[in-house]
Amino acid sequence: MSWTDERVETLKRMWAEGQSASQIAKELGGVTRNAVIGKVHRLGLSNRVAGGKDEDEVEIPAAPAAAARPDPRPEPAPRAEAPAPRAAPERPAAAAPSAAPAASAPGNVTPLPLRKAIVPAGQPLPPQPSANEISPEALASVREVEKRARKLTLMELTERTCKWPIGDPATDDFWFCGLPSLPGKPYCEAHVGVAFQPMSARRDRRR
DNA sequence: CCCTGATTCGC
DNA sequence: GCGAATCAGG
Repeated sequence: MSWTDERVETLKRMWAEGQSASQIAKELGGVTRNAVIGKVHRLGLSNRVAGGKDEDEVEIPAAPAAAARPDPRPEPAPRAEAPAPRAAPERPAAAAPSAAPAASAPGNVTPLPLRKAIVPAGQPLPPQPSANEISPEALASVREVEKRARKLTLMELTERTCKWPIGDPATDDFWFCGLPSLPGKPYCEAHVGVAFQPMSARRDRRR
């Protein structure tokens, strides 16, 4: 396989979207992630900044008369750790960043905006774990994780992304967790915690 | 072990 | 220019 304009374009787009080299390689096919990374560097795309627009070279202030350096090559600027992959301003955070009173009210599994009932009433919703059969710790953990969820669409899921559905599939307010899944499991750590529970634990917790 | 990007260097 | 091998890290 060679780097046709089309493949390069795909590479650029996915890289700008924050996709990993391996994900891009998988998408393109016929190349390894090494090839992708190599190409990225040759294209000068290495510093990936959300938004796609390349930031001007931020050079290190460097002391006025920098001492002569024996280095053959100029020191590369420190890489910025890629921060937010994609920002989706949608849906204001439920809890204010300020101190939220301990745990949110129990039973309030789906806070936020009113669900747009697109689907006729009576449609079964996917099984949502009810609060009273999940350990408080796990529940808190899930709530926390869901804020950090990558919000993947169905098509974006891979063997190693958490496939826990969040929200109501009958509305626009729906996505998959997408965080790294535990090896051999379909869910991330937090969601495994609520998905797989010993029968005894469930029985004990149920009223 | 799974993964990430960065770099080198023979081709 | 290309990308496998390797490095360095999470």
